[in-house]
Amino acid sequence: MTAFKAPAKTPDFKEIEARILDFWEDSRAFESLVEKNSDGPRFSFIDGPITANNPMGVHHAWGRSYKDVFQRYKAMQGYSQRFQNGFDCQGLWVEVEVERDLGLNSKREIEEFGLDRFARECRDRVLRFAKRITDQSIRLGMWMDWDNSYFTYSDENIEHIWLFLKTCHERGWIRRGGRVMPWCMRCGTSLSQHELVGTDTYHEITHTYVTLRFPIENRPGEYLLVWTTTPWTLAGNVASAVHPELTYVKARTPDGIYYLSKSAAEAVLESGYEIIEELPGAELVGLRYRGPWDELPAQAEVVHTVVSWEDVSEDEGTGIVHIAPGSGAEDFELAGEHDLPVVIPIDGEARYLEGFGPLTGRRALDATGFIVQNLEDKGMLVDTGDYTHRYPVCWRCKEEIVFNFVDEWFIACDGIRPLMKSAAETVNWVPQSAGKRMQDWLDNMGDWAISRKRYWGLPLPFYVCGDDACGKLTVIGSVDELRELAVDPAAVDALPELHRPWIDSVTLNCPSCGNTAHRVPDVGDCWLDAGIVPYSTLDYMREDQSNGDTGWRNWFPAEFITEMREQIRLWFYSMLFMSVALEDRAPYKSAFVYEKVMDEKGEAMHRSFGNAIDFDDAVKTLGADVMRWMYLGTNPNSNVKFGFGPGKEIVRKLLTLWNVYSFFLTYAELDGFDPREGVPAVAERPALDRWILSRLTSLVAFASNRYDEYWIYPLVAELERFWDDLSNWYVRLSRRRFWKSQADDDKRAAYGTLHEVLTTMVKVMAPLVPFVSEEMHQNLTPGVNSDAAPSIFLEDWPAADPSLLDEGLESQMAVVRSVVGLGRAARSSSGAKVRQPLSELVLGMPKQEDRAAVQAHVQIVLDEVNVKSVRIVESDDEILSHSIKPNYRLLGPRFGRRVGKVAQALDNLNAAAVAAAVSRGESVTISIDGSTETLEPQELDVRHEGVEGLAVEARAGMVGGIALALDDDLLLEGKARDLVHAIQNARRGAGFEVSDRIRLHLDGPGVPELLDVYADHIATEVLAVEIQTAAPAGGMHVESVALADTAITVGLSRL
RNA sequence: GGGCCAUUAGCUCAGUCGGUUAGAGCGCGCCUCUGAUAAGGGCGAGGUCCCUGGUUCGAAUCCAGGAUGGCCCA
Repeated sequence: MTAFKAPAKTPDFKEIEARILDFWEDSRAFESLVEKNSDGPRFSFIDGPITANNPMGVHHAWGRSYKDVFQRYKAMQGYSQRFQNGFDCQGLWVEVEVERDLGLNSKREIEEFGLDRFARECRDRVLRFAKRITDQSIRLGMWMDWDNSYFTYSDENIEHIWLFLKTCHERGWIRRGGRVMPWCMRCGTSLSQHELVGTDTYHEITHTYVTLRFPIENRPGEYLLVWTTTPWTLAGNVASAVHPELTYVKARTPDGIYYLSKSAAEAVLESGYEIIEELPGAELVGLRYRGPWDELPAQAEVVHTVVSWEDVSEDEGTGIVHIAPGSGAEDFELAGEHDLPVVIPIDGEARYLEGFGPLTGRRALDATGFIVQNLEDKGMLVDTGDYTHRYPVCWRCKEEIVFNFVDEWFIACDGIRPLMKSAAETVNWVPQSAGKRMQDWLDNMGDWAISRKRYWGLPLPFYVCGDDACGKLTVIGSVDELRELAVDPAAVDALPELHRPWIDSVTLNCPSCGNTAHRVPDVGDCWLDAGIVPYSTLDYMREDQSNGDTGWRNWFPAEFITEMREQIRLWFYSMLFMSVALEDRAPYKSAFVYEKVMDEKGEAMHRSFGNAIDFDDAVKTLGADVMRWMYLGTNPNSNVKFGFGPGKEIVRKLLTLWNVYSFFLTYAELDGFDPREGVPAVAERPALDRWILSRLTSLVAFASNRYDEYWIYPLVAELERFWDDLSNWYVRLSRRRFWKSQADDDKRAAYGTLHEVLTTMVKVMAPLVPFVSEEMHQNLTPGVNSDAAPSIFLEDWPAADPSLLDEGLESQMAVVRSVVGLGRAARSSSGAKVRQPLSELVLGMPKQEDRAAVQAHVQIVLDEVNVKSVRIVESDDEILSHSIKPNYRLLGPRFGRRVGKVAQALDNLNAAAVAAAVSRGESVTISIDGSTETLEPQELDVRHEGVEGLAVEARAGMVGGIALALDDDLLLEGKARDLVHAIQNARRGAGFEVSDRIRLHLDGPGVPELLDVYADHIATEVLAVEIQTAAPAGGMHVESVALADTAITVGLSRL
């Protein structure tokens, strides 16, 4: 029974992954790991909940790969972990998809459908996609305690948020306020700041613009010229704004005297006008004018004035901006500053309210035609037409956004801001710029708008006593409290869940006046749902936190969290906010952020562009390990460029490793190598073995540091370098040790070394690419044929053994590799084939340690460069010849026609000495026509050439020359090697196995001379038991071989 | 207007502490090996390290200012 078995020549990563998934499941590997570490020190990770509303995308897979990497790494180090996955379950995300599925198209239709049924549909959708995402995550290789995932719709989550809101209320931070917000009239809700960012929030939209003239009071025939692309907002006009420092003009036209900005005059007035006066905007401030809809009851009290506003731009329109505080966020703010009235024209479905005369009941965006006609009838319209611009749309339903005055609930921020800022400073932000971004966000954050006028979400526990009673706000902090204050406590116990519509039926006895208080109908911002999880998932409320060793205290704060960078102002922010409110401390110690997933050209993935890649397609085509390698090798400061092209490159890199692995197993099986039978001590092994073990030790130390610092992309590059060292240096130089026939210590050292390197290296990379690592671990662990070895993740993390570290050896080997490269470059430039042995490599090496390195490993140089000897010289003179020429560009002007004599004088100097002087930056003295001239180094042109008969190259401070002269012996050896090569090809052509012994016939000129010297060598190399100088015998495989200038017939047969 | 990030070869990107001649992969050209390899290897061409100043014996790297691009806030 052999310890090892040769693997497939070329790996099928997808097949391996499927098999490993089965192995993990059958062997209960994850459960064993949890059990093994249960008494270990704790590593607390909190999973940012993934929205369970759609299948997982390739962008989620990036972050989920990181989450898995660090959890697996810490697990291999023996840390006990919770492995809890989370699902984000509530909010408009879900509602909109459910509406689409059900064919509902407005809030009214949802209410007709029934809020209870709607809530059930939402929950069903969440459960459906939670299952789907779970399956996909498992396929990605994520190890989580999947049966224990948290869901943000849970009653525990809701209650903890209630507690938070009550805490805020106790501090006086909860307020009800009006503000003008972006509003989707289809969804019937405002959009938060968070929802106005993103790639899909602006579309090209064509609006009707109008240019209007507002008659100025007490100045007959004079008008303000105003331009807008939202005619529906004119009914709420209360003011017009000018920039105080901008230049305006008073222009006479056939229709009257118009005021507008100077830069707009030409475009707006076209021709036929005359500028009477230029004036700064400040001079217009305070003017009163007649508004466009003064006849409406809603406008009755309004006095229209011109106000000053720094943000007026002259890029668009007339430089005079129409201000409607009820329909524009900036307008609303301006109204506050100037004490302007706020006229609110439309309701939640964007229909004009009572008091707007003929407009009342019309939908704002459908009324444009009517409005334009009306304005024209009033003599106010100057111009109208189409205007196409980028305009915000609802990211969910793509409906055009309007700005509308909304009554919302807020948490005031000013009190908590400094506390949050100092809590954020305690966090280890990776990269550090994430922390600066958080500080900037906190500096600028406005009050948190927490209410949403929707259905499937956290019910805000805000109970307001009726208007006819005391009007007091009561904020409930728990179900117990709700029961205590409820008009019907039994109804609280009967609630199937803490959601609308059921919760809406519970009413309170107002604690201050005893009248009935009703819950406000609003639900909460979904970032409340996600922000509370450091508390809700750890039963914070259920435990008595005042005494010691609670579950919450054990796991809080999180050691580590990671999400995309945009989560700084979303989840990281909401968690920080809620935790600072409850406990005045940051809920996480280290926070790691990364950028976005783009297509392989670096462009955003978009269904409509056709460049989006589904996770399922990606994993089916690339396999999970390849995807993970792509993600993890990307610098988190830049976008990952995800695609099948980059995937192929990664497969090739993994193939380099696979080839080494496959090489080891193939020969270990052939030779019956078993590491359990003992291998020579490291100190007894050849330098090459000690070198790769030192490299391995450095790798282990490097990897641990990278994982510990949550900064792993350099490790991916380092592993790739290591694979290259292993394959193209260690294994290539060691091949003969593996396939030689005698099983001596040297051979056992080679096997032992390669086995140790592979098994340890595989552990280092296991957190990154768990599947292929597990596969290799299984097959590199003897005994696998009888019983499955335990999972690699049940192994201990490798320790870097300092006794194996030999930095001197590593740097020596680096020198040797440079020298070999130098020799190859010299060969390449002279066209000398590698198979043709050459007599000598001459090296000019000024550094003592370089010379020592070559001397210590001279055999490697001889073999790799294929030369008979290496000679090291102190001076370059033997390799390079120098010639000194004048730098004509400088010396021409200086010496004029005498420059020829300068050249002569330089020729007569000792070129090597001058070259040395120039390289030291010294000047050179020559004598011309009896006068002494001093030449500066830059005035000389020192040229180096290889001396005759040497092919010369220089690099890394060294010079190397290869003797090109060939004598008969070298030629004969070259021929012999060519012949071996040709016979090997013939063996393969004949279809022989690698181990087949052969009988060989050679026929042609020069064959006897060749065999005189090289018969044994050839026989050994091609496994020939017999060689004859003869024509091929019957039944032999025959090939004709061109050797130098002759042709040889080769015949071979298998024994 | 404020904040964060980026800018290095044709393309995609490395480049720790400031240190000799700035690297890799892909692509391109030439060559080569094949007893691990649907492979591998070597060599070559290809660079104003965005610009301008400054600090320093020495700057892709640190500082200041600017340009361009991306993102966040207003």
